[in-house]
Amino acid sequence: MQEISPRYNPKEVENKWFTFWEERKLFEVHTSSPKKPYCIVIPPPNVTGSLHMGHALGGTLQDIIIRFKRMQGFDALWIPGCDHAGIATENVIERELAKQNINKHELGKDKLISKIWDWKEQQEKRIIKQLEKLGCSCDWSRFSFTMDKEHSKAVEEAFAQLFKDRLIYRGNYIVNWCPRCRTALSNVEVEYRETEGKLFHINYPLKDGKGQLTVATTRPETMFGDVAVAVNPKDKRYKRFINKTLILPLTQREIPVISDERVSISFGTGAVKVTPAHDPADFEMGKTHGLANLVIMDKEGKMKQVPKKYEGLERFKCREEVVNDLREEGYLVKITPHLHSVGYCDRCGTMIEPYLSTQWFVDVQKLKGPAVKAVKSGKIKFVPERWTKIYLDWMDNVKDWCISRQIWWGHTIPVSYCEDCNEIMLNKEVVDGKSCKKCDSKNITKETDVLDTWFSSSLWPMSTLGWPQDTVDLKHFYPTSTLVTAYDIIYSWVSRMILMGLKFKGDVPFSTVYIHPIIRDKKGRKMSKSKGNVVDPLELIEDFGTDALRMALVQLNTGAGQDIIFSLDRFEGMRNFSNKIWNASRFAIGNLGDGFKPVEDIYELSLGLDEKFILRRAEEVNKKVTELLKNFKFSESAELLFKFFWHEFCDWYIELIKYKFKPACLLLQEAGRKENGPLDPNPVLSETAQISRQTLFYVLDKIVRLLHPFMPFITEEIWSHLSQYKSGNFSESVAIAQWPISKIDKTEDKVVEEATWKYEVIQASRNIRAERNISFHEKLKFVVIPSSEEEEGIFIKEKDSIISVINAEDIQIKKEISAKEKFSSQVTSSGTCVYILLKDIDLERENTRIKKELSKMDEGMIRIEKKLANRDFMSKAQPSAIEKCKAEKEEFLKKREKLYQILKTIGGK
RNA sequence: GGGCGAUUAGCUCAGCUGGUUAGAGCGCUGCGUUCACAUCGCAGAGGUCAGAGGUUCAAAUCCUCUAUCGCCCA
Repeated sequence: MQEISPRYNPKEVENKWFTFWEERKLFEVHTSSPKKPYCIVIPPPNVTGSLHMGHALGGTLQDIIIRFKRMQGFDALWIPGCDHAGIATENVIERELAKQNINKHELGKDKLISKIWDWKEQQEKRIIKQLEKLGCSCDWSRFSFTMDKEHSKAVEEAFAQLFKDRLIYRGNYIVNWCPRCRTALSNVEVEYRETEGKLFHINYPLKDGKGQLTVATTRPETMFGDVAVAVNPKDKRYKRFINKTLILPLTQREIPVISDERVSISFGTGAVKVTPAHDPADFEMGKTHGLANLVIMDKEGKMKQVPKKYEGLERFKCREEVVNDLREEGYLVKITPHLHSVGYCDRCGTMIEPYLSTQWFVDVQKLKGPAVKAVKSGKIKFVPERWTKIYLDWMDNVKDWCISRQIWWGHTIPVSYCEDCNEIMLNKEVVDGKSCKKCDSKNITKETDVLDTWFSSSLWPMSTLGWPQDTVDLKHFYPTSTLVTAYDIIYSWVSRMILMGLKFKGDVPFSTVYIHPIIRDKKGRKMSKSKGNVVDPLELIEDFGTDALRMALVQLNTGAGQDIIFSLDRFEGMRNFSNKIWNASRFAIGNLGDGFKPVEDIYELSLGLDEKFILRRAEEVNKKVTELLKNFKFSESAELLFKFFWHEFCDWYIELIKYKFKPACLLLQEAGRKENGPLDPNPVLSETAQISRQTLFYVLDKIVRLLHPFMPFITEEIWSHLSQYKSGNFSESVAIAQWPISKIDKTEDKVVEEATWKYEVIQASRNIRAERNISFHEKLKFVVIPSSEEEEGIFIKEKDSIISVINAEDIQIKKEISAKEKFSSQVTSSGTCVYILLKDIDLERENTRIKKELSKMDEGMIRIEKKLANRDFMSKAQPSAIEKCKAEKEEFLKKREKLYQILKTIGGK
């Protein structure tokens, strides 16, 4: 490492190690292993999309878990894969075709599908590459695609079973229809937006000529589908209209006035037109009142079964015409602006048409019982917990799941219809593939609709493990362990996997669902291609390195699961951290020396204070991080490791031991004895230096392993450098090294306090320099008056290392200081006084400074005394709180006393 | 309309099973390049924890209400 660049170069390192992992097949899992299973299935990315920040976050979190578990000795399997994403994918290809002025209907079904397969092949490779760049340690040999043969079998089997159990049915319902995509959409594929619309007030005359009813509607063109006008029975204005007959304007059709409590009295005029085939609420109302369903549009949103004049008009064009005609014929009362929520197709942005059509549904009502129970009983745990409620609320209000889609890319619904007896049967039930199982007719038609993408992905945790076959994998890894995904697909995906897992395996698909947030842009908006505000994780990798990207994302992914607002700062910070790790390791390895051999048990060495302290902290961090990771506290563990590495290991430990490794010539130079004798270029080989080397190695080795799940590449690189010193029992890759075990019981509690005494003296010295603007390079004399004999012992022992970091000419450890001395001083929290002896000082300034500090002390004292004087506090507070308070008071007293003493000393001059 | 969440330093956010002198990263100020690192070091400034009540010996943390913002469902 000595010859290696002082700057960390992520590109070189990352490519090298990913290839290495691949070649060794380190992440492949074989079920014959006796180890305990731990399995994650990836939320399969859309095959035509490219990975975005959300994937980067999800991938990082999954990889952290799986690497952690792998190192802990689990049979850790992460199954990768892609989703065929029906509508989304078909739209992408359609858009490609549109560029060449071709629409899919001209091209035809077979050609379109073969085009998509070609596209899929390229895209899939790209996604794998992207995941690899992220460092994902998936078992690539098990890569899955939702339209693979195996998955298609699973889909057919699931459909067949549900069909036989009458949990799937075909029916007429209002669905969200996209006239452009010409398909039904699920609720989650519809985006609702506040839209500035208009409310049209239209007169519907009574047949008997005795007046008229004014209805208010946002969609006048749907009036041709009206089958009634409804009013609220409690609405006095309209009582006399109930059960009368109206004449629908622009047609001569007669429709009744009905009363229904669901009509809002305050909305519009209080009278609403009822159009069951084009509005979900009206559909319900129509069912209650036994009204007909008049479909007045075709699948492309063009008018049909309307007066000739309007026949074939596009729906919005028709609206214009209708409004004009109503106005001309005197039916239009007024138009008012109206802000309301309107659904748009998530994929293409077209306004949704609520549309009556024949679709396939899953009867979720009958299926959901176990899925609710599994979560309520804690068999499945959501992390963070609050998502539990979101899930259960949804289950409470869930509607049947429309699973048919009128597109071409997907799993075709495996049923056939008999045109003669109307029997609906599974394809495999068609006798000899030709005749109806019921009437023997050969007049059989196959269904052409495909299944909703989520139908196949609901089977993902099972199908990736081989279901419906009872494979060894399925036995070993099902139920999987943890699912990591964003909150926006709890309904569409997570809940459905739970439904299906319980239905087909009789067991939950996973025991923990870790829900992570969404990454938003600087302004807090969702990132989307159409807004042009997406950040490409690969660009961030290019700029900062994968490890930095991962570390930054993890730190931003805080406990409460708040959405992440994107900002570059964190990424830059973590790139700097990578460099810090790199350089600290460079320093450590560079100073180990050629013949270095790590000892078996570092705790058998006669360790110095700094060693004891950093080891203590390393063991603490080890213990804490293990616990935190177990509980999915990613950001906390990352931050802890960051702080420990930088601000304890680097800022303190390395700085404190540096002097032991300085070449003798430098030491001599520094001592001003340059002219004396020959220069020795070799580092000091004292025993304490050897112990520091052992400690450097031990701590670095531990932290590299602890950091590995977060920053896999840089840790692998450093591990490879460390491995030259290792004998037998070290693994070839940190990825399969053993997770470190905390040996905290081998450390002593009191080293923390002792080290703090020392470090506070150092800080006090630095403070004095900084305050008085004395350059670090000016070698000065220090006097230290310890506040106890114990402290004195520590200072005597640690004198050399203290001198080295504060650049002292000398440190005198005394009981008191002569009033004749000129000095600037500072008191540590334990009451130790640190003095820098100076030729000249500004007494006034010293005075003011000390007085200022004293007044701060006084404030603190008042606060504490008040507490201790409070009888309620003393009697009701926990003993530990009182103890703490008393100890604090002691400390304050001690320090205050010392300050007074110093004040007296300088005042006496 | 129903629900969920947020409001803490200039910015982005931790802390919220009640007891800290309220923290981090970035930014800002001063000083500093002698051999791990200027993608750096040392020191420092900066917050009446949205507001009002309440519970408690003790509230950023628990409860109620208000305001503002965001999201989800209908």
